[in-house]
Amino acid sequence: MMMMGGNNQMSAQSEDGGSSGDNGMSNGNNGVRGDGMVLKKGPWTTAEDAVLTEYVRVNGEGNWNSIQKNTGLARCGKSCRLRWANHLRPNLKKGHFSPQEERTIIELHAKMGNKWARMAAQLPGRTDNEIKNYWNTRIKRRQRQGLPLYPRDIHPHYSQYPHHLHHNSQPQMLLPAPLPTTATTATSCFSFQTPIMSLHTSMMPSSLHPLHIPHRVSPLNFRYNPRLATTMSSPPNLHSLNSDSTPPPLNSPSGSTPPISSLPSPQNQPPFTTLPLFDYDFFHEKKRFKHDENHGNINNNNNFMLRFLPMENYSNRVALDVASSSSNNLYQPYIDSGLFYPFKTDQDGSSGDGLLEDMLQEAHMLAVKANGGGNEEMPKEMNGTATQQDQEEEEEDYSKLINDDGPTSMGMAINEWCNDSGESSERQPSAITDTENQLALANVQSRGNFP
DNA sequence: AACTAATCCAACCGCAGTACG
DNA sequence: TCGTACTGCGGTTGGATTAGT
Repeated sequence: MMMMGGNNQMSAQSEDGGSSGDNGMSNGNNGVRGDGMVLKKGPWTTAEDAVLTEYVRVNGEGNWNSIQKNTGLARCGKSCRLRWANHLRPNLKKGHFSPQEERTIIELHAKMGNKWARMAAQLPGRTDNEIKNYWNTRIKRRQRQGLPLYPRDIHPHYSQYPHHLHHNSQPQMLLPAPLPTTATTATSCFSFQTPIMSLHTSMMPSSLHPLHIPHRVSPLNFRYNPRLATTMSSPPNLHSLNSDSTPPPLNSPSGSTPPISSLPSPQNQPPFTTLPLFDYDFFHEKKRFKHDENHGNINNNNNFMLRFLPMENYSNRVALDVASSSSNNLYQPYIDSGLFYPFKTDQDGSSGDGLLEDMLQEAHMLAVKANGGGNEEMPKEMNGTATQQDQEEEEEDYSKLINDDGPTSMGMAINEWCNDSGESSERQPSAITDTENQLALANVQSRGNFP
């Protein structure tokens, strides 16, 4: 990150540039005092800093306007105060905020909103301007990344509605959705994206998380199990949702009509932004999905998309968000609506190993089918003909996928995401109740834009 | 290497509150 | 009570730097 070197960079620059006096933001707008003295604007020089520092050392803070009168410093009192407060006063910290400080800022902002000065009072050595800049940068960054402004465990005490477009002191709960984009790669089967906001913001109870793929014990449990779809617990009854606050569930296309047509496309983008958390080689498709090569790139049609939404440490849990379509009855109500499917556990109460893989596998096959394929050879994992070597390769790939420390590693990306968003890995998948699932469902539906 | 976009952050502006004559 | 000066706060600007293409 760029460091301006405290007050020296621009000052030195100003001096080097001849100290024209209007090399700052307000070119040519120097104020003129009543006695005709021209008040300087723009970056401070080291000489000016010295004058100001000496004056404060002798006379103490305050009486800022008198500085200009008594020292001849061509700065208004306001500028002097600001310079002193933000750069010259002792015990100022410089440099990045520590993680603790960042956490404090977030917590304070959740409590008091844009009260920078009050927040600065809680952070020794930090200025309101610094905090304000940090927060504004954070807003932009989080928006860009499609991440929630507040971590899950911090709940703003203010209004639930965003006011950030106007002058106010309300904390920004929600990030405005950037223009939706789709991060696709020429050879990828899927688009992996993150939502514009976390569902644990104002849109739903903070403790609610709709997305879970439970604990994966071992890559050995990684094989497709056709029975799984019929043994998983049923999704919650959509019609039981409160119609006052929830749009009616979106019907799936008729059984005879492939639901693919309703999928997001460049003309029908989902309301979430793209984040390149997961690079193209995310799911070793060249191996698992190598038969794609026979049928072109299904992604070219943009009729198939998975959203992969990490919410907790990937080593144990992964949240999968499916915004695609499926003819599978199990997923139908959710997938056709572009809804989140809250994976919980296998019906037998086990940890649900292989659900993600199963989902991807199935989704892939559906996509191939939707593109006129479907007669190709089933992946070995699907038809049960995988050899020991196949399995070992699979395990190796998956192990890489999860554990690789490289920059394209999904595990890294997810961990980064978790760290950045302050997500906790503590919540157990089993803690997700059907009620929460329904709330999540209603929430996603209320976001609209999905077919 | 050159150009552009994105980011950072110092410094500005306007407004509001307060003190004081 | 009013007017003025001072101070503090929050929002905005734009130059410098860095990152990306």
